[in-house]
Amino acid sequence: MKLSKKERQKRLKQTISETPFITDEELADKFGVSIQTIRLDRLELAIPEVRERIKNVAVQHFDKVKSLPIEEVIGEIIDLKLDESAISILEFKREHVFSRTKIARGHHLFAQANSLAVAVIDDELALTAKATIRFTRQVKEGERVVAKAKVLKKSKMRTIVEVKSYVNQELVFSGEFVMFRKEHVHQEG
Amino acid sequence: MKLSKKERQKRLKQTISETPFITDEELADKFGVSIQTIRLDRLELAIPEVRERIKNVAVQHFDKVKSLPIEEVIGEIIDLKLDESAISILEFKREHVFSRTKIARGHHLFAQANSLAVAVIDDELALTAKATIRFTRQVKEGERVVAKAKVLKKSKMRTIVEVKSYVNQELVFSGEFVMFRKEHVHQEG
DNA sequence: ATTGCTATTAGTACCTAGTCATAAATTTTG
DNA sequence: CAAAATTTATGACTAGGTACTAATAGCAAT
Repeated sequence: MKLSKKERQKRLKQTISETPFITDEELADKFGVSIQTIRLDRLELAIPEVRERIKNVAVQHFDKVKSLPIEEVIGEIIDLKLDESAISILEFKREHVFSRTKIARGHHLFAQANSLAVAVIDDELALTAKATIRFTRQVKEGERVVAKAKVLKKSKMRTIVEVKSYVNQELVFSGEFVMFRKEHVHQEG
Repeated sequence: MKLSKKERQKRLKQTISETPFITDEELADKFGVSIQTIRLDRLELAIPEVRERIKNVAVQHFDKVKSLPIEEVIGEIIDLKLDESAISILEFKREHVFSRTKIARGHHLFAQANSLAVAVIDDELALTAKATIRFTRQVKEGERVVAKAKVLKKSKMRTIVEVKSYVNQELVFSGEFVMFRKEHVHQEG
């Protein structure tokens, strides 16, 4: 059975996005049309040739390797009042959940909260010394977690930050972080 | 000044490993030799052509994307007695530390401990409900952290796991994790 | 100075996976 | 049926090579 042009192009796009290293010849074979048809399709769909596609994947990879340590804060900070409060958002994707259950792995919620607690502190260096945390509801793949940090107490030695994380107003995580600032950091981690 | 063959080949290797997308023509230009010389050099050094090199980078990337959720446990488990105890090792590298200070970011220590607490539980599914943690000493880039988990209390509903992490006998992290098992997981995260 | 050797350069045919343009054949549709 | 859309064919050209042969350059030792 032969596909219509529209259907073929739809599947072509799909196929190429899944297996970008496929050549025109292999595609022509797969769809039972001539190589020229595939090339016309690519032209219409503005899909570059296989060597371009391979290069794009490689360049992406290269850029990513170089910019690895950019994620200094986990999640996107959308509000920040130093030594007062901060808010960040993190969307939970495949890499954040258990593959079997699609439930978020606790340490990612912790990581978002902890790095927000670090960010809210108005000092060159802040490190977590102690934390008490509670996971109050499961977070599932695809959900957006909003973490809100509030500085509760601030002294020369330590700062206590409370972080509460929500998925649409529902509390999913809460924690109290005891943070040390730069000069005390040498004795305590 | 002209380089010796050995020196040129040494630099060629270096150049290609740094910028794998460079063509023979550009290399010939760079080293002031003919394109054939470059090709002989590549032949002798068993360096594939530029398109192969690009593809290798791209394939690496692709494999990595596909195998991302393999790190179900953070760190390498070297001992595991279900519902009793477990030990894992994690070497702290560049991606685990603050770029400025080279001090480990707390959430990685937490992640190692938390995922070990999950692993030690002999059940289809275990989730963290609550945790109290303490960072007792800084961990620096290059150090190997040994996390030891011990099940303290076990009931139908919940299991309490204690995790202590060390860098050469020195305690760097300790935590008490309250874990829920599969059937109670539906109410609590 | 000539021989011997390595290193380098040049040139040719061929390859893959394309581009671009033109033309012809086929299929679909009004 | 004829016009329009779609598909296929053909030829010339490209980048970035491989593989092979042949010529030349540089230098040391006899």
